[in-house]
Amino acid sequence: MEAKILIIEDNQDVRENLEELLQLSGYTVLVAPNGKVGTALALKHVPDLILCDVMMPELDGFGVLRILSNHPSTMDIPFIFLTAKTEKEDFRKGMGLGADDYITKPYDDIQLLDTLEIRLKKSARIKKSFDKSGYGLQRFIDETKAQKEFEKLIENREIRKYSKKDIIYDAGQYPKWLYYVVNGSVKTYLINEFGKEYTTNIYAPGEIFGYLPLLMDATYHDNAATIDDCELKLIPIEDFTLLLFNNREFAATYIKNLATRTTEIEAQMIDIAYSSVRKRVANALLKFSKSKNCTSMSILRDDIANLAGAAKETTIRTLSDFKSEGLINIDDNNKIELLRIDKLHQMPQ
Amino acid sequence: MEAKILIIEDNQDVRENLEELLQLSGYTVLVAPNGKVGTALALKHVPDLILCDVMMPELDGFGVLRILSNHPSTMDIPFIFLTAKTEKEDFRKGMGLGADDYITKPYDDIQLLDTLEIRLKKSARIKKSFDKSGYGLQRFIDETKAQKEFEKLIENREIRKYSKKDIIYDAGQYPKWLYYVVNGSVKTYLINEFGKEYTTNIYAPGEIFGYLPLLMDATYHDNAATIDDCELKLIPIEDFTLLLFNNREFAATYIKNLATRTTEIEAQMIDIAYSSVRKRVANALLKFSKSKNCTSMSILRDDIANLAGAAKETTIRTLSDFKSEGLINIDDNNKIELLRIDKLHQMPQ
DNA sequence: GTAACAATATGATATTAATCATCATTTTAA
DNA sequence: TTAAAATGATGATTAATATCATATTGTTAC
Repeated sequence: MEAKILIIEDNQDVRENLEELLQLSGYTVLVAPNGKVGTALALKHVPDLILCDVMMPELDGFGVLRILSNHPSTMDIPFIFLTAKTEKEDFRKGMGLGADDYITKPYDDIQLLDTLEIRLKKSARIKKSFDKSGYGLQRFIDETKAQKEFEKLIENREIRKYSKKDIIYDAGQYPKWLYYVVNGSVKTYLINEFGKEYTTNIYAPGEIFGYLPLLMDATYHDNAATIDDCELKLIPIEDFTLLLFNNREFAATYIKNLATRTTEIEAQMIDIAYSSVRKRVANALLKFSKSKNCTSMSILRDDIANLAGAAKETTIRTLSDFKSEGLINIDDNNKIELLRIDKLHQMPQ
Repeated sequence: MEAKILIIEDNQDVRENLEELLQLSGYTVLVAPNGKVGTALALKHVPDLILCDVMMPELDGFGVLRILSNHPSTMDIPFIFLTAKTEKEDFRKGMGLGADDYITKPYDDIQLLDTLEIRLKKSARIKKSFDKSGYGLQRFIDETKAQKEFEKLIENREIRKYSKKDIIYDAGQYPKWLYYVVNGSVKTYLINEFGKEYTTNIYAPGEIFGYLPLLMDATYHDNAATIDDCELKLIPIEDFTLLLFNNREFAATYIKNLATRTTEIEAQMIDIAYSSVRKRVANALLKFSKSKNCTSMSILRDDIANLAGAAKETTIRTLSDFKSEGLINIDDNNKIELLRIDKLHQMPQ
């Protein structure tokens, strides 16, 4: 293989340890004790991969990446950050600047070698102009084709009107239709054994819901109700499942959507588990605002509470706090207007 | 259509209201004011569908269903329960006894008619011996075929050994492999901005993890680490995505798994949101016990805490409480043994 | 037009669980 | 072999949030 790897790391122990590991693995290794030397070496020798510490005196890792990204000869070199476990925020910044991967210290030898190998392979493939369109399922999907199938699925369907607070389906029922939101918004929610409700999702116009039981051959596990007056298109389940099984572009897109949804809910879980009511209420407001595509909205306090997973009174108190802090406004008709979306997003704790 | 529907309902208002609605919709309607009369009518007239209240004097809905399920002439008649919104537990019991669907009171006319129509259609189809294998995606899946593909995918792979607490991957990294658990157990977890960890899932032998980013063409959104010493098979992502796109049985099975997982996490969410630490710790213990397939186990208190979404000290206190209540035992090596799995399952609040 | 009900709001209180601190063991690393 | 770190456990304190109660206003039904 004989790939050339540049290590930029100020800590001598770590640097020598890395150098030895990589040499033993058959790589040609260049080392630099700081960002300045590292940058110079990179421009002079054009390595196949750069492994760079973030925290360094003089010129830090971000600076090195910025400089090398601007030189045509070095801009395509795979760039991997080394960060300490504790500096959690660093990695986002690094990835944002265009780093290809990152490794946390203390690193695991095998994991590190794996990472290097994968990055080198990927880089080699890109050089051959292969595989520019992703490494996963995405590569196979013709998005426009799947989109067209979706449009065919929803066109010419019966539209049914629902009023605010109408129930669309209940847990335990057999699915009758798939629902497509034409306008208005819909919530899906769970009810626990003590009658408390928790809103799992809000669906906005253009979105489809009620498909999970079809995929599992089960009854609904959740309930669905309208949040305001709605128009929904009803799609026979037969049409959906046939399309799903017979059209692989559509199936692949669907798998992707399900995976995305899973990721989203998992992110929501840690939020419910450890965030304060303030933060959860702020997130609930932002979610409503996003689904209604508007910063001024009439929402029942119960709906906010069920999305935040908090008691109604607590939610109302929090809204009062937000109002007195100037983050939101509540008018005479109890309509909520988001004034400081930035601050709602960055709610501490 | 002219289907014959039997209504068994003790409340006169509800009964007459239902009768009128169904007659107007073109059904032939039979009514009974209680379970005894209802059973008799059903056996005499053999209706096409039975709509039956749960709470009734003398003979309740469950009793009616039990009797009619034992008569050959009535056992295949679609049976739909009417339950009040508040009696949440009833529906599980009803479905368990073999009811086909249930409707909550107060009911929505359109929803009710939809349900009846679907049940009647389905029943008609079954009579024609069609569609015995499910209504959703399941029907298309040849489980054994998909299973074989899966076995081919995991056979002859490199096995890598990991020690307890080893990190398998970190959030933000590009996926290198798909992991199959040969033995030991693995947790996937999220870290929030304040460094708190939340365990999203535990993987037991035979399970596969780390596929979400492949499906979305993204980097890992979570972290994975071993809980105890492990052996994992590493599967190149290429092989997985190719199989997923080219084999529709495999894709359909995968969609089903993802949907199931989504349902599971959503159920977990309401638990985190509203359950006490006691209940969450009990659930965490049960989850560990399930994944280890054993009632006696060594687990770090931190691991339990991160799965329960509680502080470590609080978790330890709860374990002490469980011990003094005789629900679990903790031996000299801090090994936890579940003594009363039933009580842990039915933890109140 | 009035009673009943729903929705928002806020006060008072109780409960839960996190945090900080300390200590005894056990495990790991030097 | 010894020091350092990790682990489990418990006490004391504090903060967060649910619950219960009540008031006000607006809305709906008869």
